[in-house]
Order: sequence, then C-alpha cells, then structure tokens
Amino acid sequence: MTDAREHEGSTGGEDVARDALVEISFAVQQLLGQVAESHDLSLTQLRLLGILRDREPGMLELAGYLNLEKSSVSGLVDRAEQRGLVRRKPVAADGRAIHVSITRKGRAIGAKIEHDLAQPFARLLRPLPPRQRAQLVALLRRLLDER
Amino acid sequence: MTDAREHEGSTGGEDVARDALVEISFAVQQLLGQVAESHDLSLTQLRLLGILRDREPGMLELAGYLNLEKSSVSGLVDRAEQRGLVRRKPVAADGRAIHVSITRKGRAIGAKIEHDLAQPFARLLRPLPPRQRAQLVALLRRLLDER
DNA sequence: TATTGTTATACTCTATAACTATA
DNA sequence: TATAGTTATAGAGTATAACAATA
Repeated sequence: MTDAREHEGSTGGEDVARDALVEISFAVQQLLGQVAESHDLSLTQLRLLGILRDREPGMLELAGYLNLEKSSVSGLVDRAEQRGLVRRKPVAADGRAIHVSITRKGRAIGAKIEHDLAQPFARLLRPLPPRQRAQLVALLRRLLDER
Repeated sequence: MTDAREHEGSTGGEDVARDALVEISFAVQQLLGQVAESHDLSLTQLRLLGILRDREPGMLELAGYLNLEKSSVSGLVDRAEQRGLVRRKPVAADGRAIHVSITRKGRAIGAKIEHDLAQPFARLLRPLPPRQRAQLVALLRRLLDER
C-alpha cells in the first residue's frame, strides 16, 4: 500500500506478497471461524480439539502448543470440559500434574467440523487446476518448513 | 489428517492444500498479532486503523468491513477513541449517522506497525527467490480474486 | 415505520499476580 | 525451593436484545 519498496532494500515484490499472505490468512481464518461457529466453537476451542486429536498433554504443554498462559488454558479447558469435549485425567506418577484428553463427543465434533471444512476449502481452491494447486502447496510448504 | 480423500470426490491434493493454507494463515496471524501487540493493539484494532486509512465509514459500514455486529463496533470505536486513535464525526446530512475517521496519532501508529511488519515478512518470505515469490503471489491472487 | 447508532447484559478469551499442592 | 495447576481479578472482544433519536 505504501511505497516502502522505494526506500528500503527490498528484494522486490515484497509488499504484494505480504498483502496476498495477509488477505489469504484472513480469508482462511474467517472460513475456519465460520465453520467452528456453526458448531458453537471458537477458533481456540477448535485448535484445542485438533491438538488433542493425537496427544494427551499437560496444561503447560498445552499452553505451549496454543501460545497461551497456563491460566488462560485453565479456563479454556474448564469450558471445554463443561461441554463434555475434553477431560482432565490425574497423572499417577506426579500428583501435581494432569493430562487433558479428548472425549468421544469432542472427537465426533472435531470430525464433523473437519468434514464441514472440505466444501469451503474446495470452493476456495477451485480456481486452481491440480498442477497449480500442487505448485502452491510446494511454495507454501517451503515458507512454512524453513521458518 | 483423515482419509476423507479416499471417500469423497476430491480433485486431489485437497487436504495438503488445506493444511498448508491453514498453517500459513496461523503463521501470518501470529506475526500480525505480535507486531500489533508490541504497540498495544489487538488485531481488530489494527484492522480498524487499516480500514480507516482511506475511508471515513459510518458504524454500519464499518461493521460490514469488520464482519461484526454494530454494537461490537460501538465498543471497538469507543476504546480506539479513548486512546485517541480515531474520532467520531457527526454527519450534517443525517442526524442519526456518524462517520469514523482516523486521527493523526492513529495514522502514525498504523504507519509504524506497517514499518515493523516489513522485517518479519521479509524473513518469512526469504526462502523463496524472486521468481517463485512472484509465482506464489500469482497463485494466491487467483484464489483471492475469484472468490 | 425504518434506519443509525448506543446501551444493558452476558459470555468467551486473555493476561498478571497470588495461591495451593506436590516434588 | 521449584514446578504444575488453579483462582482472583481485570479488561478486550463479541453477540443479542432493548432503546433513543432521526428519517
């Protein structure tokens, strides 16, 4: 939007790239948010279910995954537990610790949301034929994996 | 993550594409959020400043841009106004309406944030040489523009 | 009556600081 | 003392419903 590229030592195409990334990021977040909301879940709750799909972390570990304070996670897990989506399990080896696991209900809702996401993503990706789609994935993966 | 691709009429590569888009979206949001937070702004407040950079919308219009209820926007603008970032202006032609405009201070902070975003985005994009970067932009633009 | 915006209320999300219980 | 987790508290963000003022 600005003409920063004129003044700084940019490699070129940096701002259009930034704009495109910002826009796609908001588009995807909106999409995720809408589907989650249709199941009465916030994006954070959805992330929680996603993390618990194949893990049973403690609260601190969970805070790490979610990039939240442990006290925030307490509340998050409280609300999810009240809704029967997750469960706190005492840890035999350490009386202070607990592990958080997903319930059958939580897993079912997660699966339903994942299913519901297929359509919107298919629509979003429709403009790209398979070859270009693969190209996009390769480019994004390179950004993500070399972070 | 699931094997949905086995059961539904997918074009192929749909889930890796979805995963990549979700991941990049969270990465970008985190980046934006961190820079905004370093100026004590939420992502929504940052969006607000961005919208007001070249517009003076009414509350309903603003709610449309932000995809929020008008009452939510009232609070949002309240807080931004208290911090001196935006201003409510009465509209001569319609006694019910107001226009929201950005203050010099708001514009300055927005500019500072935009400046601060250059580095992190440059780092994120570093793995891609110019040609591939252009390719990525072209692919993303096609997704975004044909929504 | 319809429209623009605000207010009242309630809940989620988040953080900081203080606390409890266990190691 | 250090660590895992919770609680107390506060504020932002959001929605719904009711309201006030103007059109």
